[in-house]
Amino acid sequence: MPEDQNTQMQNTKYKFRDRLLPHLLARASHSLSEKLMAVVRARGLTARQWRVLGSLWDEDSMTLTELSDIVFCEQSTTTRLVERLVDLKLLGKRLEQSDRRKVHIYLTVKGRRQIDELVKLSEQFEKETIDLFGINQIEEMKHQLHEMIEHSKK
Amino acid sequence: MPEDQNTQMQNTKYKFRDRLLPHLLARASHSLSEKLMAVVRARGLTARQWRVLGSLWDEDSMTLTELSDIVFCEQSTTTRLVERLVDLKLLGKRLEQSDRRKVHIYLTVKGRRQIDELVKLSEQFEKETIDLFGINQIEEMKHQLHEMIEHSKK
DNA sequence: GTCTATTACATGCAAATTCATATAATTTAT
DNA sequence: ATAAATTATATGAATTTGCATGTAATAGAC
Repeated sequence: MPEDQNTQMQNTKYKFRDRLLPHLLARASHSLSEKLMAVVRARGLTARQWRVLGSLWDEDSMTLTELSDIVFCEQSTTTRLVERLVDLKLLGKRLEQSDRRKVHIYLTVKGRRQIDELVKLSEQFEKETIDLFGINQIEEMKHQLHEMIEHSKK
Repeated sequence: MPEDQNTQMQNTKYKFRDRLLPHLLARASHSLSEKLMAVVRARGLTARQWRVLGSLWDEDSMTLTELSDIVFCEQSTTTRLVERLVDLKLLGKRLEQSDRRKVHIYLTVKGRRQIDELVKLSEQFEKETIDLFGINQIEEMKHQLHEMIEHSKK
């Protein structure tokens, strides 16, 4: 490693890739969801499809744009992703009457049934994480994460 | 929302999608990196390309498999992703002599120059996050994240 | 009310990603 | 020493994604 780069090293404990929060958060997310994702894929769903379906679990409905924001992908991607899940009868579409530009997406009964097991499994894995790190630490972390998300919106 | 779903609600403060750590971590990661990613894309790089290049910043070299693990994508994806960056002269390849199956990837001088600004920007955004939340809280969080990653490997 | 700007979603197309599988180098078992 | 198993990477084909742009509905300016 070239000499002049040491000036950029603020902490020699970790490599660059492990020192920055964004990458670290993504890695932790990936690690924690690995087991669940194996099941998700075994059920024939992609990670994004699961994210969309799961996000609608306790919502009456969401518009495409709202969904895009939550699963952080392009709106055009969400359009096609939802289209596919509607074909599979896992999701339904409904136009908003007062503003017919907006398309509301909701989980169908079939969709609900399809992800019921995954939702339970998620809660179970979550509980394992909580048991391991302690409810206080986890709640504290979640609080901070929400703050980070909120703050970045500005 | 059907009645029986309330039994799954452990915390009514947040929706399902905001209550589970994996999704929350991914969202926070996305939020925190949004600004940097705008610059990354303006420089003609994708998020994954940047992750690969950045991960090699303070490594002499890494094999394809090691890289895949760090940027969490399929090995076949890494193969083609690296191939493209080698074409652009940002990365170089070298066969390991003692085990000629292994391909070692490293940042070229050009690659280093190309991401120098992004590395500095990353550190700067990181500093902003630290200033906002406090060094102790951030260090604490990073420590926990590393523990989560480590634990999930088993 | 009409014209313009904005918002919400859709679509064409090129590039990226994955899954399954192939190939090549090395290790292990016998 | 050889055959079988394992490991590291590459490749073909289908799907998914993102970017740029198009279209339709609504809001805003005048």
